[in-house]
Amino acid sequence: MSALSVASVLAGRIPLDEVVTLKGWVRTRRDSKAGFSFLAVSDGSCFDNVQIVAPNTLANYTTEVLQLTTGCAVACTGKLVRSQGKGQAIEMQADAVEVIGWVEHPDTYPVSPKQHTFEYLREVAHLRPRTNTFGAVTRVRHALAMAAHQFFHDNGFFWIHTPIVTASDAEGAGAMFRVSTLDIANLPKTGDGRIDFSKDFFGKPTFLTVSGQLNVETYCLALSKVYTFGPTFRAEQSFTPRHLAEFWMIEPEIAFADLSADADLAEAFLKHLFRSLLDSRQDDMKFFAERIDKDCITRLEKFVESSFERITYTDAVKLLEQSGRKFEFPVKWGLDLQAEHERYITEHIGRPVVVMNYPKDIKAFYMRLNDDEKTVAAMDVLAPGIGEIIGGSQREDRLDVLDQRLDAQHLDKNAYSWYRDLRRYGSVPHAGFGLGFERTIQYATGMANIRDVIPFPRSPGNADF
RNA sequence: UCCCCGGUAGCUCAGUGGUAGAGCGACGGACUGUUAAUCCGUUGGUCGCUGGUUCGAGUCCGGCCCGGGGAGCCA
Repeated sequence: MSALSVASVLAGRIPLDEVVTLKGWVRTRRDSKAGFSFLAVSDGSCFDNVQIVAPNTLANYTTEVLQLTTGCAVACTGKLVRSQGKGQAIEMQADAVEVIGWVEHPDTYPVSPKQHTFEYLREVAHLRPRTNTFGAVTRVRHALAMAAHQFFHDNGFFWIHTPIVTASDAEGAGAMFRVSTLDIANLPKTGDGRIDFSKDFFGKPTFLTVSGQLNVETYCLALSKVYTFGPTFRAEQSFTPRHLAEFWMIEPEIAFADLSADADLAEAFLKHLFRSLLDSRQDDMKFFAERIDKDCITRLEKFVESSFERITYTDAVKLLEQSGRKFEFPVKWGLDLQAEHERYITEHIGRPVVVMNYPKDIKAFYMRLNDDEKTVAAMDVLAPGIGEIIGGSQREDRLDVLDQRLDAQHLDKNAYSWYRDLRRYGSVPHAGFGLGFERTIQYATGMANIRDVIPFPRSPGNADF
């Protein structure tokens, strides 16, 4: 007899009175003098635990069942029956409770059945998936990832596995981690005293990628609709609830497309993610609405029903200037929007906002210069409560303009020779964006700190586990 | 990197220069088709580290470490 998941049992997919085995971890044990104990057992397959009724006629009742504590691993075999108690429809009348793994010294088990702060649980990141919250986050994270792949697959996109290690040190998205096998205590030097990277593993300086975009553009100009979905690294000294040193990013790229098509894609994509999540993880979303953020379900429902507001950067600046608000940072055409400005815009409009066409001087070299020659076809999607969730653009597809932009930002054209080649051989208008996957999970669940929506967060000073 | 707040029992916290506390957890008992059960009891401390002020420091001062929030950077 093979073990079933708690999810399949609680969903009613197994006939009552059938004898089955369920394996999982004890959440709580409650003893009744009426001659049995209740075990709440979780296997992580769904939010709810299954209730196991273990009678005192079991051979190991006093020797083992009564010794069970939170965290013990058990295999329970018995008949599925309609529950006599409130709180669950189905439970198991156990014929056998086998202890697979004890918790040694229960007083030292870090995840006791009580409220813990998320800060504390980060210190026991190897055990926090056993809590309600982290189990729910994990299932939601999976559901969103699968929904992303499903959306792209259904729309004819191909998943491109862009490299993690890159020699391009100016991808323009922030500080990078160096990848090297050189002995840092004894660095090889060139004649003029500089580090001799020709002796390094790749024969040149290499780094962890800050974006798969430049690489994925090459596949876009061959397979038309592509995306990346993988880890990304930023060596910024960022200490905020929205930043990680290692995070996952989804970056679609579409050929024969302009910024407007890019915004259309962003909107359709995000709506699909959230619609799919609401559909597939009702149990976990109900938990988030009850315990974490009471508005999360209604926020997503509203999100999938309403259209994004689209405004230009220029109009956004006007909106801020006419707001009558006192901002800490100046509002002026040509200056980047600050967090407080973005917050005002999203709160004022009350739904996701796409801000388009930013001044060229505050944006990356690869963004397409607009006809006004002052702005580039860039967009940021701002979500209420979380800020920038997507950054994207139409790419500069004209070689001469791209070269001007590279020069203006003092970038080495030789380092971008393959990127420039794309503009020489069958160049087409194309566009794409980057979606921070963890920020998407935060937006969906209301989890306040990004370190709590990734299994093992990496941030400055913290690479434990 | 800058600004603010914090670090006291396994966890969450109170403690106003004068004997180290509570709730939860764990453990023991009572009770109960129970639901983070309830009730009674027991257990539990390098007060982040370090130096100083003081008759006396968890409490005041300096330095350092760690955590949280805000800013910047961005996704």
